[in-house]
Amino acid sequence: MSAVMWFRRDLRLRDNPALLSAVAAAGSDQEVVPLFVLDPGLSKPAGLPRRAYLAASLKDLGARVGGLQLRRGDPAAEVVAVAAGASATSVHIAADFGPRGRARDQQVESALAAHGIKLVRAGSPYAVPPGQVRTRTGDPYQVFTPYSRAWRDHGWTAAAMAPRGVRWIRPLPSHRLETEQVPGRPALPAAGERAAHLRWHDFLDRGLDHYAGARDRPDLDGTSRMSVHLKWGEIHPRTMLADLARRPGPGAVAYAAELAWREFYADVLWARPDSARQYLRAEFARMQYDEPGLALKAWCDGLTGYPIVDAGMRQLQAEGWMHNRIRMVVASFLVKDLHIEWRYGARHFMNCLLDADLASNQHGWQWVAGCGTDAAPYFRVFNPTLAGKRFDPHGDYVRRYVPQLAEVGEKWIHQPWTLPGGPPRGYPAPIVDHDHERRESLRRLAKLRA
DNA sequence: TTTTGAGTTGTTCGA
DNA sequence: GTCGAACAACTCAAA
Repeated sequence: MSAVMWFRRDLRLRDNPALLSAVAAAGSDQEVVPLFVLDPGLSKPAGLPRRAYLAASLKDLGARVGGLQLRRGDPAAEVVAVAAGASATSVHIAADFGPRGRARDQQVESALAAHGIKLVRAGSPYAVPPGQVRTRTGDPYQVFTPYSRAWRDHGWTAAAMAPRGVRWIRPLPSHRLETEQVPGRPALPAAGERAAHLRWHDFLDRGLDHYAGARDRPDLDGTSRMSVHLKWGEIHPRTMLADLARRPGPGAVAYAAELAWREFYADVLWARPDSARQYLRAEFARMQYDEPGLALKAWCDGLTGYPIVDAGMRQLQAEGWMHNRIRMVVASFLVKDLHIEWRYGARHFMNCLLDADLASNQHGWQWVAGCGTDAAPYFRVFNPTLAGKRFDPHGDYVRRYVPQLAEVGEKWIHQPWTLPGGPPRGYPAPIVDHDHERRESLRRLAKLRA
């Protein structure tokens, strides 16, 4: 007997319930097909860096199973063909809770059923799968703090080991991964399960103690940089939570809260699949926004004249990653200073980020725009100059990503337009006046409430 | 059903 | 420079 393990965003062997379920179904033969299906529908020019990272991660996973069964095409057709080719009676997956993934899995499920093959969902990319944490009345939570308490109280199962003695088989010819390896512009971080664990343990040893304070400092690089590994499931959050439980302290508490945010947003998107595109608070559809034009381009290119914003946008281009604190600052700038709809920014992030996760990205943006899961004050508008001074006090982060400001001293680094003689050659003057645009944003928000 | 306390991450102004 | 108040009113979730 054999079974198919269909990998998607769970590119790991350790602590993988779907894989364990596949091995169990394979019985004494222990024959498992390690399948990954490249969906040509997702091969748009956008998201190139992310696909390059995926290729690297697949390569790593393939090396550990003696070669992946890699297919390219419509998942329904390919999964059926592979399962039939292996005479498998079941295909095993981690449940996908995204709007597209759900629909795709349902299609595959019916296609398999027509051949008498079962689709078995085991596990998910979350410690607590979406839909499990509910209020007393059974409704989804809409506020983070009560959600996180209920999430913590709900608890999760213990982390599991990788299976042993599996005989990996490939019934069909494999697609060549090399053709997918488009050189992305960003220098990619090391990909794969082993790299994820190395990174994680390095963070536990050297970063966790300072995390509560240093995570807001892009110049110190105090974050774990685990987002991309979580995105592809190279490590499971349950594994990380188990490690954190062994290292109690403010760092562990702060880090677990960040994992809770990831699960909260996945839960919100599960409950409201339309919120990936639509305003969570419907009344914001009436909000007055400006047409994106040159301002959007200046923002994308890191040419707004506000150093902290430009440094963040250039870090995004250069690395396919941006420090979380700075994501908030640049997002606030797009929505509140340039008056451009959050969806344009969210799309740009989705295209550029290696760690782009639909739920976290869209709802992070909705939060900043004020139309998301946030009952917080409507008047929250980030001041890019102040944010720069507070989170990058010496300007090291700015100088790292904006070479035109490399020679500017600490006193002017976050407001180079005040330099005697204006900003240095090659660096723009501010494209808008923050104080003016802040008041304009508040005016438009007041109109929305009226 | 009603009440009550609370809500990630902020900024400005004036004393 | 520091500190507290003001910026509104609403929604959520539990008691």
